[in-house]
Amino acid sequence: MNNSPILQDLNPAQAEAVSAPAGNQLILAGAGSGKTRVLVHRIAWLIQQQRISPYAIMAVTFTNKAAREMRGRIEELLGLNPRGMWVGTFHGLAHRLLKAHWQDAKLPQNFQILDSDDQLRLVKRINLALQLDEERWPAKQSQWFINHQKDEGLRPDYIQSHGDPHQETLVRVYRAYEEACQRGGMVDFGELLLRAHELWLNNPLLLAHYQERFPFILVDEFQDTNTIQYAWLRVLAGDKCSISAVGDDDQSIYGWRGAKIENIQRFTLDFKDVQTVKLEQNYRSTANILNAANAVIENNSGRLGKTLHTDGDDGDKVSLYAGFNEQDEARFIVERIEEWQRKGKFLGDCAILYRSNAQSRILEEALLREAVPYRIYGGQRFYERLEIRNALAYLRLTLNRDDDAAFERVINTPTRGIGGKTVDGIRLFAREQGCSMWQAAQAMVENKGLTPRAGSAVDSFLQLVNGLDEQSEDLSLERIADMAIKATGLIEFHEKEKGEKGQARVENLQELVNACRTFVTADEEISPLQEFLDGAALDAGESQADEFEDAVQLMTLHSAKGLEFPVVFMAGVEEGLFPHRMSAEEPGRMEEERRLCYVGITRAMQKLYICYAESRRMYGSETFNKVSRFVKEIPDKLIEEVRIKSTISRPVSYGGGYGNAAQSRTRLGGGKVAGRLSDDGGDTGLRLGQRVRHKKFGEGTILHFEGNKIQINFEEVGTKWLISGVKLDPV
DNA sequence: AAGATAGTCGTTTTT
DNA sequence: CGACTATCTT
Repeated sequence: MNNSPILQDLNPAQAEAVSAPAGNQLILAGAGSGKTRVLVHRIAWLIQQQRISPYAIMAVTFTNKAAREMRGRIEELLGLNPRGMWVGTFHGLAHRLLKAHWQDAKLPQNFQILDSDDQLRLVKRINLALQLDEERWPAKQSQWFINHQKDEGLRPDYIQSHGDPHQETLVRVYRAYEEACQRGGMVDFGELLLRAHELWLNNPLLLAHYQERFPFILVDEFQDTNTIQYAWLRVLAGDKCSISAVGDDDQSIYGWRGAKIENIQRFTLDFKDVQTVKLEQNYRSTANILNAANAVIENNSGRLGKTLHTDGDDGDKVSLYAGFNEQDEARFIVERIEEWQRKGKFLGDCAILYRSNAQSRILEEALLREAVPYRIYGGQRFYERLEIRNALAYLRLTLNRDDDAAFERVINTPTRGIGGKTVDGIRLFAREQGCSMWQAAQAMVENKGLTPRAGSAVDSFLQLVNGLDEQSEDLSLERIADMAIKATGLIEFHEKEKGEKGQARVENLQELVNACRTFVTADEEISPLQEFLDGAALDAGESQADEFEDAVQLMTLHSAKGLEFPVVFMAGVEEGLFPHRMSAEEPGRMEEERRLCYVGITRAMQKLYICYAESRRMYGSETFNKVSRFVKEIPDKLIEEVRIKSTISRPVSYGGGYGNAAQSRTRLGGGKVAGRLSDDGGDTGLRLGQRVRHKKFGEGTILHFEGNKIQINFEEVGTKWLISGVKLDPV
């Protein structure tokens, strides 16, 4: 075989996949089997060994993060930037195509991307226009319906209602929604894919051009493709392209949002001469962990059949801990983490994984109590924040006045005396005239179709946006953003907000200006602002502050896919929670839960703890759950049950039961006596400004009380938020 | 137009 | 239970 450096350090299966001749290939890559490595090496192989131009290669991923990582690793391996190669998400690439061929796609050149929040608002407006009662026709449901249809590649005309009136109404909403989008030049996420697909179908010459250009396409996480993504690829590939589909049917966990695990099998039928390679050697986990994972996933039917193996040691057994309740579970986890830390290891080696976000609070509190730094993944992203979305809406309006979503968002933000009535009037007029709200507002101001007061308020809004646009003319992106947050009064608006919130919002707005300053444009053809806004919609900005602090990682099992950690805690592994009760009925759903469990187990490199709570407070009432069926699927010999040592297992301090003096006192202390809460923490005996000592952070001064948290400015470690229950000694 | 209050609902999430 | 929303009140 070839002794190229690109094949060095690859096992036979990996090398086979990397050096395969041109043609379609399916790479079934088990967890921890070096999937990304194979993908990146395959690209390097094509470029260096086969002398394929980077221009001829397209690599598709699902997340921006994955796309960035791939690009980075190719660059690292090749020692140069593979210019001309297309690497991106399905949505990002579709967007790129639509931008380049906007006329063929029947879109305005400056079309805007509608995110799910805008989409929901728009659906609500459609409901109003169609006089559909929110009660019977929840916008959320219609939104889900529309997105689902688009994922399946269906336009309203192609949906079979079979006379079902409910379905017919939803189709009506879908149709009206589409018209509104087209009128406003707005494209939602599903539409990007659908349009890009139609772009191929309607423009054979264009398709031929791209088919010629991209004889090599690589797709990551193939098991996550949905119907429209698959169709898009299928058409683009034609019958001459070499597709490398990389995926793992056992890690398909997004069926609930339209991913079709069957696409993997379908691939071998639809594409000719598919060579299948299985990567079954795992380089990540100990044998015990891997065997546990294998034992669980074996219970699924219809697998493509892969069994991971490792050359590594058995390692520790999987520890199973039965917590008395969720507090006890959290306490156990934090103790183990502190143990790890005492051995001089990194906190960042530890991950706590859970099924649902609601579980994070208890864990967070336990970590806070012990002052263990942590970082939660997921949650609200930067560009989803209210204040940021408002600022972006102004910027969007400067580029496209017909963007109704943006118009509605900021016409009265900050408040400028335009009430609901006025907005209703504008909306109605726009609907009657079949024009955008901006145009309607303009006409109404001119024709004096508004009360004098409302008229002048609306006019000043119109002038504000026009002014922003004019002044943006030859300013840098940073200056435009800076001007926008100031001239619109958004900064002022949030400064006046009381509490921490306003402060944080002002900071976020400044951060937005900062983001504009560091934004690097890539496309000469379109304005930097347009490019920035598109980027904001397509990549919600995952990077977070405090990224460099050594901290325990908390996230859902879903967001853990693709990651690995030396120590993993799976929390709440109970029937009803994991597998979730919502997935209990359908067998398909249950198998997906099992795959999720498989994903969780295989995140662990050295040590896996599985935890559950015998009793757990859910929705206010106490529930008693059994240990998850998945735990029972793991052979006993791989598990070691952790015995409760001399711990506080009495439920006294955890509510429930009776005679809970501490709790009733809190309620009395914090309830009626108005004013007290603002300058002290209830019955804790702590006051604002008081000097206290914390066992890890040392001495500090109390700055704030908010809810169940205390903010303290520590001499040595700076300002921190702690949970009220934390031990603090007055100094 | 802010603030209070009643009512609802309760997986997973990227783009 | 508690976060979030929709609606009502001043």
